[in-house]
Amino acid sequence: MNETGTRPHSNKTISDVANWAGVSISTVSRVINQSAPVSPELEEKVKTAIVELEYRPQTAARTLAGRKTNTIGLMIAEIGTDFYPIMIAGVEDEARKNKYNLLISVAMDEMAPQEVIPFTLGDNYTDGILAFPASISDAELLRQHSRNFPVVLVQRTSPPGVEIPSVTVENKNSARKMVDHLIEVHGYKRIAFLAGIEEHEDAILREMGFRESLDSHNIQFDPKLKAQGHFQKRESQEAVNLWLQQDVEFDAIFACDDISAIGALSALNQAGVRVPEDVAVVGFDDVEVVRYLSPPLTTVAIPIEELGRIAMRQLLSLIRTGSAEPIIEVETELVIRRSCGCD
Amino acid sequence: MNETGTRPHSNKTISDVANWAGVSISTVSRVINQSAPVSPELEEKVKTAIVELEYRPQTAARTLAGRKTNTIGLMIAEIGTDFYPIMIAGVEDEARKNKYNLLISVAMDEMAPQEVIPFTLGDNYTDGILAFPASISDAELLRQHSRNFPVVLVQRTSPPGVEIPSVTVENKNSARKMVDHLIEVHGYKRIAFLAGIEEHEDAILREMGFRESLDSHNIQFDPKLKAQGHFQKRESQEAVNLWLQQDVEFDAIFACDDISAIGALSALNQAGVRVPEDVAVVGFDDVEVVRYLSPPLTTVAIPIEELGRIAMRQLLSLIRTGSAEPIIEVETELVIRRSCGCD
DNA sequence: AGCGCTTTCGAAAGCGCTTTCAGAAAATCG
DNA sequence: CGATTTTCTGAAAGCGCTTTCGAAAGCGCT
Repeated sequence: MNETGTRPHSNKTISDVANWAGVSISTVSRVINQSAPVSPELEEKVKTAIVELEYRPQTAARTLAGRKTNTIGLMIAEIGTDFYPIMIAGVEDEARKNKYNLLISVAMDEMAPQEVIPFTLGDNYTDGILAFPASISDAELLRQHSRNFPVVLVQRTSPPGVEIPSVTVENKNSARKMVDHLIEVHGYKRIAFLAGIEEHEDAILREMGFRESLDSHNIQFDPKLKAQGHFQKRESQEAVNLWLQQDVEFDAIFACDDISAIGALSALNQAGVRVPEDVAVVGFDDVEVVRYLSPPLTTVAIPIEELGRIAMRQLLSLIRTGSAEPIIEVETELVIRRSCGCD
Repeated sequence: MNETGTRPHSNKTISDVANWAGVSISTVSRVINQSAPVSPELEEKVKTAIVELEYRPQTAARTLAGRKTNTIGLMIAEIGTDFYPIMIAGVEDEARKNKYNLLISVAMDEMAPQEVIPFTLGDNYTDGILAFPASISDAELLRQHSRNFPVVLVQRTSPPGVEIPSVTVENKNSARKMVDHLIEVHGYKRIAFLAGIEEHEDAILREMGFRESLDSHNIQFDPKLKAQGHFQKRESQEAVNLWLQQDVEFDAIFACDDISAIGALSALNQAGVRVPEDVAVVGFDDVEVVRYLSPPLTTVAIPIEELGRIAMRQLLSLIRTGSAEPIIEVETELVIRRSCGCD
């Protein structure tokens, strides 16, 4: 209907190559894919034919005939500016090494438009998908899983009832260690908590770690000291401003992630509250920028790029062998910088 | 050879749907693509057949038969953490609205491995590509262009001799206005310049603007006050540290982009140099994080997401109509915050 | 020279779809 | 009311590739 289209008229095909080299298309296919032995002379002829004609195989045809797309899909709710780009770099690198393409689909699960044919990466576009939080509904997940379609979950665990391989971060103990540090080393007692997104597994577990640490030090959790930052700079900034306006007392802020910590820092700075002298701030993730803040942020380092790598490797394993580790939990590391009061 | 593969055994095909609905596959194809009128009754039958069987068309087959991939490619050298993710968000959004998929290829032009069949997005993977700086060689660019394959350049202009549509930023005058502000409003005379990447067009033009401003105010350009930041935080930080060590005198730093500015800020902070009291710092791009720094960064705002949108629209136009604006230059805006000394 | 075996190659059958093409049915007209 | 046009539908021909399958050729052996 629309789509006039600019079609290059003379695309070379496999038969052009075959003709040029004086062989059959089967032979050409074989040298391209190395799927069967070909005599050295013919192989040479075919290869020169390919470069001579600037031949490039047609992906669609290969896929159709060969039943594999050689691309993997990334289902993500939002790319954002710090965490995911790095993770994607890891995924990308690993994919390229294995000659896979990356198809990125940014879509939130709730907004799937109800059309007769839902648009889903899983089907027929890719050989497997990496699913990030909030990007794909449980129903769709289950459907793919029941079709035996390779899916690896990242930063979320499998829905109950099924066992979809997942790659997550060790959140709870890491958060706990961070808060332990705040309490034990610095003696903070009124630690505010900047929460993430309600349903986000990372957020939930980090809060659990936070509370466990409080508990084990006999510090009562004070609901006034909790606010939602939603992993956003602006919202975190506003939340901290509100605390400040209301004269809520706190000597430290544990932000659910670095992004929230940046917002908190900004609010504090603008209000003239010194960090860490008046209030300490710590984050989670060790996103690249936080070491350049003033003061440099104390945080929990996640091997972000490695996380992407691991996820990709899991998916590859799932695609090739049909199985992968049910759960991989990557370790973190406490990174002490100046914002907690150390130095 | 490898690739055992987990193939879902029973994928529904168009003939399954046709059988179920008691029509021919042509009819099914027609209701899916709305490529020809179909009677309401049959259309209804086909639609229920589709949902009943959970049918999803096979992309490869459609592409092969229909000669269009419905995906566009993004050729990018490196995603990074601030600028490109936002731009990609714009591209992505526009792509989705037009029912295009996004295939992202992160690759630098120099590292193309010399294989018989070079791996290029342009061929057969996509209907068109968006080429970012340093991602694709001029030779390949020319080749695609000569094939009449839709390509839109972003942040770079067409190689001499051909006319490939491009979308760029108004760099020179913007830089000039920024430096004018530094000189005219604040009276700075010794302004250091943190350069970007040698060959990067944005970097070159921004430096030109910087120098023009200096010239027009009769300030001599001092080579000592120029260093390469390479658009990197760490390198910029080190460059500034070096200036500090060498007691180079300067009252302001104009960083080629915000990332460099962040590095500069960090170096200054660590050295106890106050910004903006002792030294002013300004950047370029207005990446999201800089308004949260302390002090908030004065910079030149680029409508980054919009840039991606525009590029995508250009490409769409090129694909659909065969032509697009030869050059689009997006306007910028001076964003005065505190790091320049204003308030 | 003749026998089985392995190795190399081409013919041909699809992969699942879009799109002519022509026929059947329905609508329009004089 | 028959002739003509218009609307709808199905058969069939590919799209460019991979992959069986069987033939031909080469090998070592008796």
